[in-house]
Amino acid sequence: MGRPRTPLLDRRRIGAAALRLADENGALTIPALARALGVAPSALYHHVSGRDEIISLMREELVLTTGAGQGAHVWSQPWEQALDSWARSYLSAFAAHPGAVPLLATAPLAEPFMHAMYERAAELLLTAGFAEDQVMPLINALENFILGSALDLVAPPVMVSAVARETAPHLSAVLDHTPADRSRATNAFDVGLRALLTGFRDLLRG
Amino acid sequence: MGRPRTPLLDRRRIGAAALRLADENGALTIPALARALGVAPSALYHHVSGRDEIISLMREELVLTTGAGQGAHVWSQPWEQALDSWARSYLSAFAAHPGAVPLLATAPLAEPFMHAMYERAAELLLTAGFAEDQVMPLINALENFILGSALDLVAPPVMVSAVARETAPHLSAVLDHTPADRSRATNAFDVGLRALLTGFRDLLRG
DNA sequence: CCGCCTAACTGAAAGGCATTCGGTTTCCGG
DNA sequence: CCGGAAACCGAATGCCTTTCAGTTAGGCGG
Repeated sequence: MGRPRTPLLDRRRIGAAALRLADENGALTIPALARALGVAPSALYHHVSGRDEIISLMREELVLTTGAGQGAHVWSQPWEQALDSWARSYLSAFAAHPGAVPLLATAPLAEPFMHAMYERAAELLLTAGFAEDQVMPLINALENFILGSALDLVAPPVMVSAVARETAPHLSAVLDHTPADRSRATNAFDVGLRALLTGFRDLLRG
Repeated sequence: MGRPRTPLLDRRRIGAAALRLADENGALTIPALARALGVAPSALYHHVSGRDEIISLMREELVLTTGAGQGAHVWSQPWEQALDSWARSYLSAFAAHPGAVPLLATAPLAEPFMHAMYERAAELLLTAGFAEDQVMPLINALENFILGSALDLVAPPVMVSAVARETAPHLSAVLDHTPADRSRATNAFDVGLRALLTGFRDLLRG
């Protein structure tokens, strides 16, 4: 015991392990994280200020590893396809770590590494012809839709009780045409994304 | 001590107190809730199975008190205005309890009292002419957008560091036109909602 | 009117978690 | 070569959730 000859921890390793752990267990606890890293819980506090900062590192790791919206091919397309690709890769990044989404959703957005994405999106929409005071609301709206869809995607499947069948005929008819598995959420995402982009285009024209 | 002459607790009172508490404190703990109800923590477990069920009761209370989408005036309008009113009242319900939103967002949607809302929305969209397999995705997409917007609305304001100004010119230009207060989030909601509804209308025609 | 079973609450206690602090060993700059 | 800082450990604190045995009150069958 004492200081190890070569450091066991750094912020990157902590974030990666935390993301893996939350993804598998659906929860993040300091003792479990320390165990996964082969370290005592208190050792973590030499690298991060607390649990919240670990969650921030998880978000960073998520963006770094999935590289959501970082390929040049995403942003070099026409703006509608670019936004479509970006939104889908953003959702995929969340979908790849289901157990971590609830943690990441409520934590404040970590800023610095998001700026690159925002910058490209802003440039894209400005050159597409949107006014300067329209761009940020558009980006925010799309992001909010993506985050809500991510939460929907990782939520446990909702059971629809048979009781509703009698008192809610229209709902029943509609539910007969909606799958109960994960494709329900992705389908809703597809429909909503298409609608949003259609609405954006309409905003540009008129 | 012993059994009180008249019961101090019931599920309704627990949910209401929990919602008020989470709203004020931004957090929900059993001891604090018990204190607010003038009761020992262990007493709560005679009425609910645990913390998760209390959160479920909070959601129920939220729907009951705000009556989101329950007035007939909401659903008797043309479908676009009806969806617009519904979405806005839904968001307002969340916005009225900022501290509770993070808790409610990640908990699984409690079903039974949502059915009434879904039934009316389903009927609305069916009579508007949407196909049966389109309706549920539309409702889900709108709901996801609302939930994401609610989280955005109650999130602490994001500080934009001055560093970005140099490396991200487009983002800077765009940020100069976006307010830093709560109106940013509501503005994004307005824009996104309008876009979604436009897209829905487009779907109906094509 | 009287037991008795159940319902409603208390108090204490177990087990877990986030965080802090003092102690120990190792690295590194001067 | 030495002193301070860095990296980790172990113990301890304080809080939280949940459980369980005890205590009293309501209500029901007889």
